[in-house]
Parts: sequence; structure tokens; C-alpha cells
Amino acid sequence: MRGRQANFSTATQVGEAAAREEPRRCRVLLPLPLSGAYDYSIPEGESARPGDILTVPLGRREALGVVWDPLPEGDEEEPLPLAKLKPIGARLDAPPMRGELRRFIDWVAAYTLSAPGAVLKMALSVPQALEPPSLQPVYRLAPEGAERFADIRSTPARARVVEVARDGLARSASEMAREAGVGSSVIKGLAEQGVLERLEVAPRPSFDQPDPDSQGPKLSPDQAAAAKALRQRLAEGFSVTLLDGVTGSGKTEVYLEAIAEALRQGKQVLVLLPEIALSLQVLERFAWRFGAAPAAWHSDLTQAQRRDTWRAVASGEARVVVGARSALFLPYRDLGLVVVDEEHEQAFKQEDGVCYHARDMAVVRARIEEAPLLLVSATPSLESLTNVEQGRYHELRLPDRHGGAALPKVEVIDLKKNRPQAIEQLGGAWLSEPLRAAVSETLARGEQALLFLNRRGFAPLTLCVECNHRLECPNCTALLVEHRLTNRLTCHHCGFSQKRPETCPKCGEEGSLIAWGPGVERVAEEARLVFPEARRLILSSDTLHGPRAAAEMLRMIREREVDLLIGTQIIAKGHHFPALTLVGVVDADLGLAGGDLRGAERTYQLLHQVAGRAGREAHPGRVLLQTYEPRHPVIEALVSGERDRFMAAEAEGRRQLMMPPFGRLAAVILSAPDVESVEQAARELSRAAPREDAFQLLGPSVPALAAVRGRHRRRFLLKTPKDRLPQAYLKAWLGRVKLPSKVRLQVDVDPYSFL
DNA sequence: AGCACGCCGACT
DNA sequence: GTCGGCGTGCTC
Repeated sequence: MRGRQANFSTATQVGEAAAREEPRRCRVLLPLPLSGAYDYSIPEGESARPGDILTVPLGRREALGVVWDPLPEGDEEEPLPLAKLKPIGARLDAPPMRGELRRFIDWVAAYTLSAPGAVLKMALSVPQALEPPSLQPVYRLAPEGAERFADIRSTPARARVVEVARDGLARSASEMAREAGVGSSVIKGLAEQGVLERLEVAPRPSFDQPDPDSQGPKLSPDQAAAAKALRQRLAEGFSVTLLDGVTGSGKTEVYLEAIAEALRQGKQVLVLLPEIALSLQVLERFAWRFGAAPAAWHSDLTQAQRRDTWRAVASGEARVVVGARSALFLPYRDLGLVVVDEEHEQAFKQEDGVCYHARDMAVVRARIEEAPLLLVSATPSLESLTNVEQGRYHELRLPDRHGGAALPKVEVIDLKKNRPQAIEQLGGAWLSEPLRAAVSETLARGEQALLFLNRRGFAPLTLCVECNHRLECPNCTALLVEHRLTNRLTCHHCGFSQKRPETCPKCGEEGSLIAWGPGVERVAEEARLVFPEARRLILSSDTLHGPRAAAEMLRMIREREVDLLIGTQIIAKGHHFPALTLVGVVDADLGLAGGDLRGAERTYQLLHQVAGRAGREAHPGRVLLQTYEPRHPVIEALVSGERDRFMAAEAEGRRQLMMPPFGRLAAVILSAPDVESVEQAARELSRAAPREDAFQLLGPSVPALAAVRGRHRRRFLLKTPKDRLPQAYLKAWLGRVKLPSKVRLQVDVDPYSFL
């Protein structure tokens, strides 16, 4: 502080200026779900500027916090007297949080009606990254090491180590031991003898610098034109562009060129992907283009990887980050481009804690950073298509499959006319005769087939044939799903799991429990009975545990060690299987039942994506949809390929109901351990609801998931016109009611799940 | 999120 | 009589 002002003030003026201008107090936001920032005093001789990351006393412990911006004039709350404030503590060894990220955090908190501290917590998700890096021991040849070595007992192992260490470079004990082909005890021994010296160094994680001008692919004329348009947009600050290209049109190559341009400008790039699409394959593709792997950010990282990546992002060393939605909150130093790939994916919507949609918040972050945003999809969301139509977003279309490969032919199998022939030992069957025949033909040609069913496990329901009892989760209003791979009944909402009982827990009848309906495991069992020769592989989140298992299964598929894949939507994302020529959708109607606002849109997107797995190279692909409703608009659109017409009809339906994206929704979910408390709270909230013209408050209603994890739930749904934000109303309404602490209230602005 | 306080059951 | 269970509430 003193140093900054000494240049243009005399010594006495410095003191006065400090007293007058240097604030003696500051607001500090803590990464806790508190309602706002706390005030702290700044001791004489110290300073604190917005963005500084420091420790502060909180109660009788020490907490991490970020100096936040002063409240805008006129908005100040009644300040606590300075004398009552506790003093700030030490600043941490980390770059200060930039104003852009602070504004983003405030914006997200205000929009989602979350505590700002809860949003800050996402941005400070790696507290270890804020501590000075821990030192690691390394060894190198001591200054007089060679001479010493001559004096001590020489062994072949010791000689090899000295040979390796002769270059003078420092290595960790394990590294040096490996290079010399000895055990690490030899290293320790030589260090004790003074041949090697032990140093403590901060490990420097290296994020290789990507080279934007390394081997670029040959682009088609369409791709080249799109890439050129994107490069231009990079010079123009904030903009949103929807890159809309059919599967196989080479969208990735196009946006890699935009990334290359951002890198040439010296900027950082964020690529957001849905978690399950974040495979090694995707990272390798980036590595191939830029000659260096991008920094990955996802839930599988170790603590150390998180820490290194966080710091590298903050320092600017990590140039390209490929990550899941939480990568949105990393401390970029100079973000120059944001890409949201598979932008239609609902996985971008976070449903717990702070409810936010990563695609929508990416728009906000890009705007704050004055960087262009690129939304990429083969089946864009109705939200993005509407934004294009209304002129808010630019659009780039890639209509053709790169290399001229044909889109797969989509055909319907009407299940009303082709009932699957039940197999007694299986207790049913789900593959119709035409589908079985198509699979047989495909396998006979030596090609691969995929049976798609978006349902994990063996059977979604276990039923007593004597008393009709359905086995439900004790903590949730949900059926227990039978998993034969583990021989257990599992709740997919809370993780509850039990052994499959021998007798009905209701009526006590023995052997009366039957599996009802199919999951992938049961379809795989049917496939075993119908195609005994085929080598099968089940692909679901239960079998693809972790990146290693996933990579191994992908290898098996690509090297043709399996013939028939049976999978859930985990298979739908971005993998190419050259020999896969047939996709059979076991139940195309699965996502259409129930009153989900986006059920039809989502089913279209998912099935379109699955269909795209068929026939990507020389072999034409074939897709068979088993359905009871061949005339359903979703099914007809998949067959005809008329995506735009389907989405236009979908848009018209939503427009008439004033549903998103032509109106706004916000959900308020109450939960409590007992029904009475939650109903009481719902009544009170209902009474307190302000009247507001053009706003519609629905509820309280009992949601389909009436209880989760032992908490009973009630829902309200607020519907507002497109041009009226719901936040102020919600704040006023919810502020009127003081709920007992056992009742929890969650607000979900722009909900995607209505369970 | 911690960490206290506080008010009821089983121990030395 | 205390030790300790975790429900409730506060932290500038």
C-alpha cells in the first residue's frame, strides 16, 4: 500500500491518503451456503483488494475466503461497526480471483437463487491448489559424488545408478531406480554415502503447449467455409454460434480450427462436454490435432491432478481445457473461446445443490469474458434453434456427411404386428422376428450389431404373482431394479441395494417373485439364447466402470472381439465403430411416456444419435426401431429424416402452451423426513404466494418421485412469460415464509426434470 | 460446512 | 451424578 502511493505523495500525505482512501474494511465471500459476504476489518499496514484469496477467522476456526467487491452505492446494507469486525488473515499463494469470475459467480447465484458462497465453492473446488505446492524429494549426483563413489563399496547396481546420474539431472528415487534397473533402496543407500544428494523441489506439472499450426486435417469445402466463419468471429468479442451438423459431417474438425485460431491469439479455450462423452478417445483426438493433450477436467481426476490442473488453468499454462460442466468455474486467466459440444445434452443440467444449466451459464461466462461461444450438435436443442430463429445466435450448418458416407436407413418394426416370440426360460422376449432376422444377417456377414435399450439392469420390476406386490425401495418412491450381474435389487435413486429375496416380503409365498420387463442384461440374455454363437458385450454404466474399463471395451469392439453389443445411452456418445452396421432399438417408445415437457425432443435426439452409430464407413448402416406407435411424430421424423419439420412442430406445440423456450419455468421443491411437515410447509407456502398477473403458480403437487432418500417431497411450478424473469417473484414469495429447519427447499430455475 | 450449545438416555 | 447422542443455530 505504502509503496504504491509513495511515488506521488510525500510521507505525511501517504498516511492521510491511506486513512482516507484505503478502506479499513472489506467484504469477504466464504465458500459456504451463507446468504451473503461477511465484513472483515483490514489491520493497519495491510491491504485487501477484491479477488484476493485469504483466510479469515470464522467462529473459532479459520476459513478460506475471497475478498468480494463492495456493494454498489445505494445497495449497502446497514454496516456492522468496524470495531466489531474480525481482522482478515493471510493472503494465500494463488493468483487473485479475476473480476470476470467474481461477476460470473454473482450472476449464477442471482439467476439460480443460490447462496453466492455455494457458487463460490464450485470455483474453489480444490482448496489444496491454494496452498504452496508440497515439496518432493529428488536425487542427483552430488558435487563430489563421482569421487565418493570411488571410495565406497561398488556393486553392479550402484554402478548403474551412478551411470544414470552422471548427467547431473535430478530425478525422483523411483524414477532413478527404474532407469537404472535397481530397487529404490540402492538410491537411498547412495544418498547416505554422499554419492547422490537429496533435494526438495516443487514438482512442476507440465501441461504441454498445444501447437495450433501442427498437422491440420484436410477440410471439405463446407468445413473450410465454416472454419473460416468461426475464425472471423474470434476477432469480434462475444457472440454465440450454433454449429449444426449431421453426424459424421466433421463438426469436431471445424471447431478444432476455431480453437487453433484462439490459441494463435494466445488465449485459453474451454470445451465443455457431457461427462460420459469425456472419453480418452476424445482427448486423443485433440492431442492428435495440436500435438499436445488438453487439460482434462472431470470427476475421475485424482486430487493431485485436480490441483495441478486448477493451478495450470489459473496461471494460463493450460491452454485448452476439455471438461465436464464444472470446468465452467475454473479460474481461466484469459479465456478466448468456449465450445459446448453436444449442446442438446440434458447432462449439462445440474439438478442438485446449485441447479444450473452449463450450456446456458457458458453463454453468460462467454459474455462476461467477451469471448465467442460455440454450441455444437447434430440435433440441437429447441432452445438453441429458437435462439437462431430469433436472431440471437449465429448459425453454421454442415449438411453433408464428410466423405460422402450415406446416413443409415431407418425402418420401423410395428410391435403390434410383430410380437416377440416369448422364450420360456427367459420369462418373455423383446426382440421381434424381423429384428432377430436382421441381427442374424448382420452377424452372418461378419459385421457387428448393436441392440439399444436405455435401461440398466436385468428387469425394472420384481413382482409377486400371488399378491401383485411390487418390490420398492424403502427410502424412495421407486421400484427396485434387478441386476443379475450382481444378483441384487437396486434403487437407482438412492443406491439402496438388497439380495433378491426368495419369498415375497408381503405375502410370504415362496418362489412367487418374477422379473417384469427388460433391461440390457435381460436383452443380452435373450441374445444369448437366440444367437448362441455371437460374442456379446453389455455396455452400461454398470459395466463401464472407470476410464480403463471403458477403454478396454472400446478396444474389444474395434478389434472385432465382440459381435453383438447390448447397451444403454452410454454407447450413444461419439464412438465410431467401423464394423457396426445394424442398430436395433429395442423400445423406441421408452422416453415418450409420461408428461415430460421435453420427452419427445429428448427421445428424438437420443435415438438419432444411436442411429448414427450404424454404418459410418464403407458399409451402409441400417436402423430398426421397435415401436407400438409407428405414427408417433418422433418415430416418423426418425424414419423420414425430417428433423427440421419435427422440431418446428415441437416448437409450435410449446409456443401454444407458452412453455420453454417460449415461456419460463421455475420449480420449487420442498422435502422433509415426514409427510406432515412437508404438507404443512406446502400449505404455508401456498398461502404466502403473491398474486402476479401473467404469472401462474401450479401446485403443490405430489411428484412422481414422492419420496427420495427417506424425504417426502412436494413441488410447485411457476410459469412466467418469456420476457419476465421469475427470480424477483420467487425471492419475495420464499422470503415471506420461515420454514422449520427439517424442511428443505430447493429452487430449480429452468427445470429439466419434473419427477 | 464446522463447531458449539443443549436437552434427554445409559454408564462409572 | 456425568458422558455423549445428534437436532438446531450461528459464523462478519
